[in-house]
Amino acid sequence: MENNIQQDSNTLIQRRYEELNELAKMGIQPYAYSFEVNSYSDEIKNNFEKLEGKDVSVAGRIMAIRRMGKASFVHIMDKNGRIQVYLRKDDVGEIYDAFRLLDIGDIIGVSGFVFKTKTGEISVHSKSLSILSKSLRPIPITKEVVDENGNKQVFDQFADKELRYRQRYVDLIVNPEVKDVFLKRSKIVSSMRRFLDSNGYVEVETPVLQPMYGGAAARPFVTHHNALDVPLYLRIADELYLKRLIVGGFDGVYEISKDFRNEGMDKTHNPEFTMMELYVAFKDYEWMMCFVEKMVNTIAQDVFNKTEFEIEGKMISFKAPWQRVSMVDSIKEKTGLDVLKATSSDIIAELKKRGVGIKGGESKGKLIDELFEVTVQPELINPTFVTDYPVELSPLAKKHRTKEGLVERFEGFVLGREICNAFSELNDPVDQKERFEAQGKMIEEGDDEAHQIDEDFVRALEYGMPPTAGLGIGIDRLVMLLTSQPSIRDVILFPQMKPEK
RNA sequence: GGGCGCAUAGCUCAGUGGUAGAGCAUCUGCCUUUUAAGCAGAGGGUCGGUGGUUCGAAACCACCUGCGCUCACCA
Repeated sequence: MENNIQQDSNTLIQRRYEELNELAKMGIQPYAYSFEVNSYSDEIKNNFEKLEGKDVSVAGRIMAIRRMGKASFVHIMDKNGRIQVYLRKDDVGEIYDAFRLLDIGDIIGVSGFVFKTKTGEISVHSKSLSILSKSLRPIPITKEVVDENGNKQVFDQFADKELRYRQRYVDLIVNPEVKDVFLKRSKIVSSMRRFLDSNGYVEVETPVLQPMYGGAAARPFVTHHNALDVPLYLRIADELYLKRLIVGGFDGVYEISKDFRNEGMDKTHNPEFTMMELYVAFKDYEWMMCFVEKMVNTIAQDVFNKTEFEIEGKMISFKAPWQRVSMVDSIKEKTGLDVLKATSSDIIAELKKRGVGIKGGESKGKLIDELFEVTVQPELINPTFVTDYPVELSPLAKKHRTKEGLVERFEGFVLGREICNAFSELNDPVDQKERFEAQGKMIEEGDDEAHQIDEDFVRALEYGMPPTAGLGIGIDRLVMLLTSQPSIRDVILFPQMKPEK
């Protein structure tokens, strides 16, 4: 520490260390142990009539100082916003000399009475001042002006995205709307949990470290267990363990947890992300569609008090029922092509027409999915369930009860983005074994995202799993949608970054 | 991984070959209802790094590093 101080040539920081010493000389401990807070900025501003002249005790970080000799105005920020504090030497006494050594960023506690200044700002007239924490690093200064229409204008906003993500603590201090997004995220998750709990489903925890990964098509992170001397994989999905629990007699389980996929990062992908997976016995995917509608509406109402959102300039209504269309029909509508009757080369021709390059070797199902993504998906603006996917794409979903070559699966789309994935779960152990074997072949052929063969999971199904509906919702993406954030990094507090230097 | 772009003071940014700049922040002085407080003054820079072109480079060129956007893959 001593070294750091000496080596740090930054004069702003050095200056603050000097102030720290001066405070010590004055006998002031600049890192207090506690402070009794009884009011918050927003309460004081919202209840001025009641509180005028009454004593309050507030604490927060100094965001602006206006010194005028023997009196000063300070804006402090607490958990709910900013409030102005008026400090006068006559009122606070000797500590006013210590106040001279305070900076923007320091955390103080103030007791005093509520009043309104000449210019009409509700403020706290301080009678005592406590220094709670001295800040040694200058925060990026932003200045705010609120015009007559209540519009906030921010000057010199802290905008460097890299710094904002790396030093999220600074981002949260100076960009209040960032904090709001994460408060919303927290509320969305707890609302979802409440909804699932109230429907009688049991929240469980399954292994993050798995000897065999599965439940999705993705490349895993690999680690090693020293005592067992075996490789372990960080889970890419919870699915297979949760279904084992359905076998075990739970008839509704869910897990909200991190999954890890060792793949590229972009606006919609972070290597670790949060997933909610739900499995309900004796239900099928039709039932699950209604359940998703209900759950999303409940959360929206709970957290935002509305079910219609303006997102990216478009009005989106989550009110049930959502539009439903089969994948095959939706493609036919857009392209005129019946992909079930068409051959692989017909589909490739259709893709080429749209300038989509094909590597070669894709299964027909994969080609159908490609065509869907190019032609249909971007236009699914209002909430839509797309149903019945090619069997090759879904080795864990149950074959469609009437449609050959398809499985009972749906994905929910909003604004062209996938927000959930669900199916009637495959509970036929013989079929499951065959699907795994087909995936095994794909691994041998070099597909590093194909599903591993999980013998124990087949064994579990052999004991008998009731008909089951399963659902996965990417929490990060749901939050992005509901809070209008364009990047997954804006809904993850500490997104993955390259190591610093 | 490919393409495009960015990197100058703590923050936000000007500066296209000739003395390193502005606003805010910081420091000194004045100021007991200010509010992007004000007035007077001051300090603060390895112009991301390395090499090259040039009499001379923050600027032009090459490479490197980091970041952003975008395409491909994925949720």
